[in-house]
Order: sequence, then structure tokens, then C-alpha cells
Amino acid sequence: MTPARSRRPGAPTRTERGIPEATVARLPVYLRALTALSDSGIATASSEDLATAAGVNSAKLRKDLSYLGSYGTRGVGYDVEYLRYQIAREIGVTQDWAVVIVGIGNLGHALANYSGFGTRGFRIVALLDADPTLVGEQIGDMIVRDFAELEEIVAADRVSIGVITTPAGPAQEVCDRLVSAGVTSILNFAPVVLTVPAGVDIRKVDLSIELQILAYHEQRKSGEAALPEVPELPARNGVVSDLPSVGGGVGR
Amino acid sequence: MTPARSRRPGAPTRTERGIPEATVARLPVYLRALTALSDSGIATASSEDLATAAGVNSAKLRKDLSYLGSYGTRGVGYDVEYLRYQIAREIGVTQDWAVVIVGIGNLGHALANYSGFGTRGFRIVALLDADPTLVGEQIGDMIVRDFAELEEIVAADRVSIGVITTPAGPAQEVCDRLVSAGVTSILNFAPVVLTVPAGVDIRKVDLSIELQILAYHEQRKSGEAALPEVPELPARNGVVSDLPSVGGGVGR
DNA sequence: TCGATTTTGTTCTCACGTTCACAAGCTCCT
DNA sequence: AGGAGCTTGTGAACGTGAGAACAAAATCGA
Repeated sequence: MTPARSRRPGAPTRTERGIPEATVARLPVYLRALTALSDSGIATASSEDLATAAGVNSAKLRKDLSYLGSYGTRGVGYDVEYLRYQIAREIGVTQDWAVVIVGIGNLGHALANYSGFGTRGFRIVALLDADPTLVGEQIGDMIVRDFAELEEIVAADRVSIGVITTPAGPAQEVCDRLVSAGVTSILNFAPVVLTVPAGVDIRKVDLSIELQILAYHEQRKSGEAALPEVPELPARNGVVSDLPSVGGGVGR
Repeated sequence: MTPARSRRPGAPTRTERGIPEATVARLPVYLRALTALSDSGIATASSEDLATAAGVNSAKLRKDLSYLGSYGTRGVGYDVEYLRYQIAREIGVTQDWAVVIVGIGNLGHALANYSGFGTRGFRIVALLDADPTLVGEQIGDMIVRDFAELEEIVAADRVSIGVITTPAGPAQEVCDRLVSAGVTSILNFAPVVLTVPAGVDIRKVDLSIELQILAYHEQRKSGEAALPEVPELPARNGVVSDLPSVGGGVGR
């Protein structure tokens, strides 16, 4: 017999009033589209208008918005300002989030100078680096501080979000320090897989992965792979270095 | 009666020898993990080892690899070098892809200096900007050239991938120029939704969207929303500006 | 040579995400 | 007042993705 099941089959698992992850990822896009419409003086927009501005189809947009509540008016559309506020509130960007950036190389520099933070609910409270030659440097209206001050800063400014722009090597160690200092959300630009305890959210932005995904599709477009299936290469009978070396090579 | 159906139900739709999109997005991660293992002198690795290194579970990893072919050995594992080559070939990074970067602001600078390109199958052939005060500037071993030279460069170097690091304003126009010059894959860092014709692939990297997604989860962690559902706000009865203005303003 | 052991490749099932299609509800016009 | 015309919100169908579980295949040891 069918086990008692409180959820409808097919309904995405979400916590109380939770929103499907795919929808959460699109809310910021809608928010930006609404801001653009608002700046153009548009007061009301239909799901079709909004969907076009956000680059999705209107059915998906309506379903996404329906998870937030019933904020539209049938036969009319959505009030741009009203919906904008509701989404901002749902995401949590009506308040300001304190952010630290760790690793002030090229990318860290670029992010430190990025102006889109303040207007979007985020406030950079510190730029940190372990390199003494960088500490003290002025970037915009901020000064690079020593990574050793991390714990102090996190506690003082209630920092909950950390951005890692170090090279791959120190990234995990930086991550561990961030977590133990109390940071519970991390945006990682370093090309490594970071391990964090449960309860800490992590997102990754990786340039070369994005390019490689494009390359895959590009290769498909420009005629099929013209490469040999098996190149000059050591035959495939190596063993893990900590296993006894076996013979019996099925050479090629 | 059941309609004749050639595909098994539940099998992901893919074109001939195509690979599910979710898998394609993970292949670069596997490639990096394999490179790391290889650099550590590991010759063979099990799906469990690889999965740990890549931050996924082993069942998923095995299924992903099975789309490429049968490159493992039961009871043994995968030959690291061999698998690495196979994945690189499948992605298309055994050849070099020419890339142009358009928009040499902070982020463009950072990307231009990023060393991870050459080693991963990509070659930056030009840095372009429309600002005459930037043209001629030297970055690393490259010189910023005028955006007007785009078509010439794309044709000469067979550029198929373009990276847009301009502000939001000019991004669509830059995108259009890239496409008409012959670029068929675009990586967009500008905070706008770009429109491209069919056949052109586009991927987007957006810092503030990533931060907003983190903020959403962060808000859930730190107690539920303490914000009013309806704030001081224009009442929700505005109309689209191109409709006849109706009275009944419930102004505030 | 044969069984024990290991690890892949694959099948099956369930969960998640997207899209269609339409009833419900709102506005406007006659 | 009532019908025509839009647009939202949502139920249902379909497609995609993830994970458990296991048969198949390889190695190793006796």
C-alpha cells in the first residue's frame, strides 16, 4: 500500500514557505528587470513584458512569482514598484549585508572597485590580504587590511558573507578561517572545490569552467570532433601509486 | 493506446552522441580534479576518489562519465591521464580557442592578467575598448586595441569566443557587433540580459546575482523576515504609462 | 582454476523543473 | 448591467536530473 505522504506528488520539496532553488536564482534577475522598468517610468507591466525584460518565458515567470504570493492583478499586470519591493524583501536586500573580500589581486581589485554593491544591498566592510606588501594600499575609499584582523572585523561588523578571490592554494585555508570567524555564506572565485560544514552556503564563480562549457558547444557547431579517439599516450593500465604494481599490461 | 515512442521514457533528450547539459557543466570540474591528481603523481583513481576531488557523489560521476564512453576498468578505476585526455577532447580544449575581451575596465584588466587561460585551451588574441584613452595601453604582453578593429581581428584569428566586460549600457551593442563579426559564443559579465540570434551561445556571470542568492539563504538562517509585508509605498493601482490614465488614485 | 573482492556501467525510481492550457478575476465599453 | 477582452494564478503533463542498487567485469589469492 502507498505510504502516507503529506506532500502532493510532484510538488518540489521546500521548507515552510521556502521557494524552489531554481526560482531563487531567477528572483535577482526579475529584480533587476523591475528596476530597469521603474527607471524608465513604467508603472505597470504584464508577465509578458517582465518575462521579455528578464529573458525568460512568461509562464515560468508567473509560476516563480506565484511562490511569493499573489501580487499581480488579473487583466492588468503587476505594479512595478510594489512587486519590486516584494521581491527585494523576499531576497533580503532591503537590509544591508556586510561583506569582506579576501585576496586583493587583480580580481579582488576589480570587485573592490565595483560600484554595483551599495545600490544592491551589500556593503564591503573590509579588503583583506595576507601579503604585507599589499596591506595599507588604498583602493577607492578603502584600505587593505591584514588577513589576521579577520575575526575582529567579522565580529565588529556582523559580517555574514565572505568573498574569496585568492589563488587556489590558500583558498581552503581562508575558507576555514572565514567559517570559524562566523561567516556563513561564501562566494568563491578560486578554482578549487571548497569544503564547508553544514549550515554554510557556498557558491562558485569560475571563469575557465564557463569558457570550457562554451568551448564544448562551439566544438559541436564547427563540425564534429576531428581528433583521434586514442592518441599517443601511456597505455591504460597504470595503477594507483599505493597499490602493488601489477604486470599483465593489456598494451595497445 | 500508448503512442509509439522511440526513446525510453525518462532518458534525457540529447542529440546524437550529445551529453546532457548538467553533465557538460561538470566535465570541466572533473578535468580540473584529474589534472590535480595527475600533478600529485596519482596514476589511477576510483570513481570514489574522483568524486571526492570534484565535490560530487560517485554515482553521479560514474553516470556522467558513462556518457563519454566506457573509459574505466571494473575492479580498478580510471587511468588518470587517459580519462583526462578523453574529457579534454570531449570538451574541445585539446585545441586552442581564440578569445577577444571587450571592455577593459577593472574586470577586463583582471581577466587580461589572468594566467589560467593558456594552460586551459584558450588564447586571448585581443583586448578591445572603444575609449581612445585606453587604446594603446599595455597590459601584460598585450596592447589594448580599438573596438573598431573587431571585425578584422575576428576574421584574421578565427575568433569564435567573445568576453564582454563593458558596463551594462553598451553591452547589447557590443554583443551585436561580436555576433555580426562572426563570434558564436559569448561570455557576458555585464549586468544585462543580452539577446542573440539562434545558433549563438551565451553564458552569463553576474556577481550581484550570486550575492543576492546567498543573501536569500542567509536571511532564512538568521530568523525569519522581520519586515512588514506592505511598507510605505505607492498603492498598487498604477497603470501602464501608455494606457489612458484612470482616476481613483488611492494616493498616499 | 575457482572463488572472493573490488569497482564500473546501467537500470529503476523518485524528485525537480518547465511548459501548456485554462478557469478565475479584473477592466472597459456599450 | 452585462458582455467582451485581457491577464493572472495554477493544475496537469512532460522532460530532465539525481541517487540507490545491482549485475557485469576485472583483479587477486589460494
